[in-house]
Amino acid sequence: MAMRDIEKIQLSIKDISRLSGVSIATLSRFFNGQSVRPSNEAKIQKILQETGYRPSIAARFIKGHNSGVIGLIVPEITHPFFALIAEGVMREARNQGKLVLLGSSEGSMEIEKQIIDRFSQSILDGLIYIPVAKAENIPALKSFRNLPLVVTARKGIIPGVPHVYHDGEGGGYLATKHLISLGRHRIAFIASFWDVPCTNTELLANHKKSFMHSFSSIERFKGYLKALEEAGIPYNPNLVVVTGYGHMHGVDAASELKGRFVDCNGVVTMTQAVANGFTAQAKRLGYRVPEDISVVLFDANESKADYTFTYIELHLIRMGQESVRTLNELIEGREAQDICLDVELRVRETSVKLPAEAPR
Amino acid sequence: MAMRDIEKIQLSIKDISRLSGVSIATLSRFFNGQSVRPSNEAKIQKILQETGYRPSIAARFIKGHNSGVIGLIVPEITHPFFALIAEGVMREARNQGKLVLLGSSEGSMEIEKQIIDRFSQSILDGLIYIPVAKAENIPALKSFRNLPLVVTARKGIIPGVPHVYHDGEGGGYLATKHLISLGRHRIAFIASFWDVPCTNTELLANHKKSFMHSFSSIERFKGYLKALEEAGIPYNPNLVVVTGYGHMHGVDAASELKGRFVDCNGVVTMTQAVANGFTAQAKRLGYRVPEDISVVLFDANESKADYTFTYIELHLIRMGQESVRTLNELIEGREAQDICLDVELRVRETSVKLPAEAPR
DNA sequence: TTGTATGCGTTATCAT
DNA sequence: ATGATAACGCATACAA
Repeated sequence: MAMRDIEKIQLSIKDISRLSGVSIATLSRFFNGQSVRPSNEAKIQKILQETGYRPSIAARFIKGHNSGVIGLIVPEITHPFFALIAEGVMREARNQGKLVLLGSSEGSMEIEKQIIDRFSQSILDGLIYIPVAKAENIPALKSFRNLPLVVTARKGIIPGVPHVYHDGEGGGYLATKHLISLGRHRIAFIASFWDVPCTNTELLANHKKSFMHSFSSIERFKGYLKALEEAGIPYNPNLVVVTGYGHMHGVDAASELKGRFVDCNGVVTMTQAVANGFTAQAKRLGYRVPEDISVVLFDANESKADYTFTYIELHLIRMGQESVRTLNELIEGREAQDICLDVELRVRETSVKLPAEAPR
Repeated sequence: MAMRDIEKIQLSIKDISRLSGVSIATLSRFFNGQSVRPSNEAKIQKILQETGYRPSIAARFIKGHNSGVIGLIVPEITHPFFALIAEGVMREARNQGKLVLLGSSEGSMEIEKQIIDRFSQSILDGLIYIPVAKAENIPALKSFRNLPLVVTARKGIIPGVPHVYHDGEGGGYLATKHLISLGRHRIAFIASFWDVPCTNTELLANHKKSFMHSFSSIERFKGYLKALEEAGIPYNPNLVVVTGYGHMHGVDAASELKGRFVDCNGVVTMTQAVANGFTAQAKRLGYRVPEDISVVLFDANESKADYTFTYIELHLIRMGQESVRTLNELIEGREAQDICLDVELRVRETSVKLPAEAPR
């Protein structure tokens, strides 16, 4: 602090006024885009070149203006899913000349609450909020009553606030229907959660409850059910595994299904990591992929592996961009609505037509 | 903006003064940790509970105080390498009650310059800077003359500024020596750059030039040379490939080496992606991994694949944390020095002793 | 179009 | 320990 005070050569609008001979009021108007006398503009520009002066954001924020800073809260910046959203957010923010204050809740609701608290005393114009999971921190958001807010990557969390999310049900439907169209009728669904909310046998009963649609797995599960029903395939809870997001969870899911003797010939997973784990383990258990078991997953990009997976493409960067645009509507006093982004099926190497003679 | 002005119920210290009957001066002291009369403290606490009031960061920043906000500029938040550093930065920042303003230069020096420019008019206490590559934007940093600055993940970029980086030379040495100890003497080195600075035949001549040590590949290359020399193995430029950071670059590197007929039996790559590409292609070309060719790479984590790679472990989260600590020294007016983080060899499945009878 | 004067929320100074 | 007041850098109503 001592150092800072000493070295702080930060010049003020007064300094520029003195150097250029133009009044601070005229300077202020100039910086805010109002027209000034050409002769004055010349003087100003000259001094600006020499000094590299920039108006202080803090000072203008005090005056009730926008700071040009928006907040972004993610559960984990390390996870590609959120990193891509963040990338989109920053890209669009840059387009609009805004800065991004980033907070990572590290998967913990406690930390998330802490961040929200800290953000609230900051200089934010608005906040893009990706709740860690169950969104139990909504009460803490009361500090934000007066602040523009957009919820991203989750659906229906906070009433009256715009949400930006994917068409999870559509994705689940596309993935399942694709597998069915390949002649596969025993399709496993591996649902991933940060905090597992219920067992696989409870999933059907619970999936319509109001709080559940904040989970992307649930939305996709609805699409899964819809595709099954459309094809006249009865729902079998033994084909559903409720687990987490990691590689090992995929491994375990494969073993679990094997132990249940349900003999699936198709599987839908929520992430690349789970698909990798599942596939590796399935092979170890003697299944061929994709002949015996075809795999479809949800992801933003084609991931590199020994072979490429068939996947439901998520537009995460666009999600970030749309979030910023939506937030801007709010910041500028306009109305804003939910945005539901489309998903697309990308058929690659892990899904093929069921061979006529499939012994298992 | 209109909306904001209308809804802004942001109360000030004056409001609290009025509500609590305590003067604003006393309030200010209270918020800054000075002691106040117990009866007053009680009144203040009561109102604080009711209102949830927080002092405005912007206002105190104007008064020459620290904002508690530090800046972080990364080339690409999507890349796990930088995401991990960012995670470390945010973790340590949170520990210290600081906020992080994040800028992604998207791999472009143009954008990087833009961000630096924008950051300079912000309310930062300091900046953690990961230059996009060649650091030609240093001139633009003159806006930061007076601002605490730390350069991360690069070495020797800006004189007089603390750098936090890995012991790249040590890593290259460890990786190479490990392969040598397995009886492998024809070790390929696949150097990765964002902008390729020279060809493989020029690498030896150039690696000592001053500007080159900002590239991590170069530092690791030095370690590679050192290990070779120590073992009395002559340097062969045909075993070196200069390329990029992607999966396809690894694929191409394998083909390139094959085309040069150098018959390597060990390889060092800079990233997991390159190693993946290299390995996949090497197998297609008829080599066995790890028997014919053993692979060592640089990475922060054990990556999941069909098998796990032997790797030089990078401590990226710690790198972020150390950067914040170093920056803090500067912010608080103390001296700070470079920090060189150790690396470690983790032997996994992709490196084995050279079989006695290796026909190739 | 320009300049003067006042206010924004906070801290620091100085009496009390 | 407390309270009145000046100051921070900027924006704006108002008078010129």
